[in-house]
Amino acid sequence: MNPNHCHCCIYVLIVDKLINPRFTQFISAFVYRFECKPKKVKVEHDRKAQKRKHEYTDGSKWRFLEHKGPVFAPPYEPLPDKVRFYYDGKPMKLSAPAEEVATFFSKMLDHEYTTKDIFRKNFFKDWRKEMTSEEKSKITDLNKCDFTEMNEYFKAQSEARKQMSKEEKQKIKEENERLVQEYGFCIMDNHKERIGNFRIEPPGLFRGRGDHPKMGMLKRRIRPEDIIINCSKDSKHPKPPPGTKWKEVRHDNKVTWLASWTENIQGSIKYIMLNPSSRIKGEKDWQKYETARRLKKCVDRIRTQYRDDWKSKEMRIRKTALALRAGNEKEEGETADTVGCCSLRVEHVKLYPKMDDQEYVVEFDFLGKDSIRYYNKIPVEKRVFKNLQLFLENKQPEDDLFDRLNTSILNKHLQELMDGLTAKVFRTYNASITLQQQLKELTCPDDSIPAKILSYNRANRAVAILCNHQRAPPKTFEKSMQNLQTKIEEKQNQLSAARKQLKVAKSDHKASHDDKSKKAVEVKRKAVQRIEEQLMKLQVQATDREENKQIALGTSKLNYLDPRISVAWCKKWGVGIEKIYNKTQREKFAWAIDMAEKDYEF
DNA sequence: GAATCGACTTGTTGGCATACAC
DNA sequence: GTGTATGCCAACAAGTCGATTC
Repeated sequence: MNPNHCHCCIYVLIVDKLINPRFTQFISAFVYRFECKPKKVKVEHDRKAQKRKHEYTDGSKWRFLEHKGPVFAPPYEPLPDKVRFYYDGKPMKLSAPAEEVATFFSKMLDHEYTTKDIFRKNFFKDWRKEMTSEEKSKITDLNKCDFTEMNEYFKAQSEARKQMSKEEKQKIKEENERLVQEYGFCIMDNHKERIGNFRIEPPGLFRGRGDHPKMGMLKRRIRPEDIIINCSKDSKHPKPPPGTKWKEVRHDNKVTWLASWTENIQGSIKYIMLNPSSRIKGEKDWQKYETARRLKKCVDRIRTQYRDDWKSKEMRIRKTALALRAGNEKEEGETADTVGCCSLRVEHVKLYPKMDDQEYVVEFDFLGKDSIRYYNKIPVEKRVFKNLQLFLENKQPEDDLFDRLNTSILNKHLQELMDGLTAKVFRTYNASITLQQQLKELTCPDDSIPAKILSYNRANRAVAILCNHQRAPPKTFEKSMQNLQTKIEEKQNQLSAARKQLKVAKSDHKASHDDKSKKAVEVKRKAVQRIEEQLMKLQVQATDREENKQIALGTSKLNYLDPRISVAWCKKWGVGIEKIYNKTQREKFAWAIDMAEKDYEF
């Protein structure tokens, strides 16, 4: 038996365990239904599938593509003479290229970045490349550079922008709008589609995330000569700015991008692509969730299979994590030191035969994507634990935990279990199934709309926690929480006052029995009701905000949760879709809003 | 079969417009 | 009308994963 195969079996097993032990029972109880309105929707699915099949049999993504090319960053405007740079206490006029790079640094003076050694070192090295030889010989020590005047100038500029009159602001807005109208759309196969990012990234200093070894390096200005344009032959080709040329114009309909260039920091390619609301992105998204639904159908089989495998082979690598990303290898020294499942090292796990009242606990502690810390303690089966122990033996902290396993081997194995299955499908599947299950569990039919929305957010939160989507508590969190609390107290006072008034009105009515006093009672009763509702809303808001302190919901909502689950939930409970999705999200998920009925099942 | 490349998705952040409180 | 908190969105970094190259 292929030893790699074994690694993967164990991997998938623990994946399940890690994510949510309750899944097993839930899934076994699950009866899969393709759609609530089988006939109608099936036809729709078939038609879409047919269309796709028709379009993509040759692997092409479009037949016709026309656009106007990217918008370049505005050229550098030299500083006015009164704004000076000082070296070693003396003013010094810089050449335009050196000055431009200096302004990048000066704009960041308030940021912690500029105090970091690596950042300063990288910046200085790249800055010197832009200097004239004279400047180079003079400016030899970054610590002797004084950018404060430049910094103040830019602050004043941004202040002035804020102080602009309404008319001026309106003018800028209109100019912007014009640019969007001209460059922000393309024609792809008879459809006018919005482009996601039609502006070329302006030059600046690279700020990586976490401890990035390249932070501070100069991101150079992109010129038309760096740009590859992609469009169809029979379209009106975009014109480069006067006096310039594109690097290349190609007609590759096997890809979806409109323009690309190679950035100079990592040497990777950047693309101009369509907005998420576009047909091409929407279909891909839909397809992603369909794959996750297929996994749902066969997850039981996969589980049984790897469990069997696992029982028969004793001394095998135990592989961990599903909520975890796959974790590709990365070049050392090229990026920040972050890991995923396949690249976990010995130093990232600790084993506890007993912890509190649980046995066989594995503790994970490592930096994941974007250098976000993943910390979790997970009880595992004894056998898994023992194997992990074996695994750690005779290894140094910096050794790989799972040698002989990488994402390619893992995904190849997963592919064998189910067509189209990769590690990230598990993430999508688990997120979506959790949302659906949590919504079922948390939604009370008798709740008010705000309470239902709270339940929705709680379900969403459960997913975000599962996926480790953390955020730093907002800087103004405590204050805004306090404000809300004050409002609640005020509302409570208001309520008791209103109740008193109602009481008075009632006794007045009892005494007089006239129409006027009857009306007064009604008015007061309504007032009490209204205030009660307002108070409840505030309280729900406070709970929601408090629970959301360190959790970011956006990422899971946008990338992991089958939108049809949310749409169905809204339809079922009469909650407006705009309470759950904002405008952009509604545009992105238009296909789902269109497709899902109230009894859609993931 | 490892390394690299290319295309595309996922993720966080910060600036800005807008809603809201006063 | 003005100041401030909030949510939205663009920007862009950092992943995943399949294809290609060595």
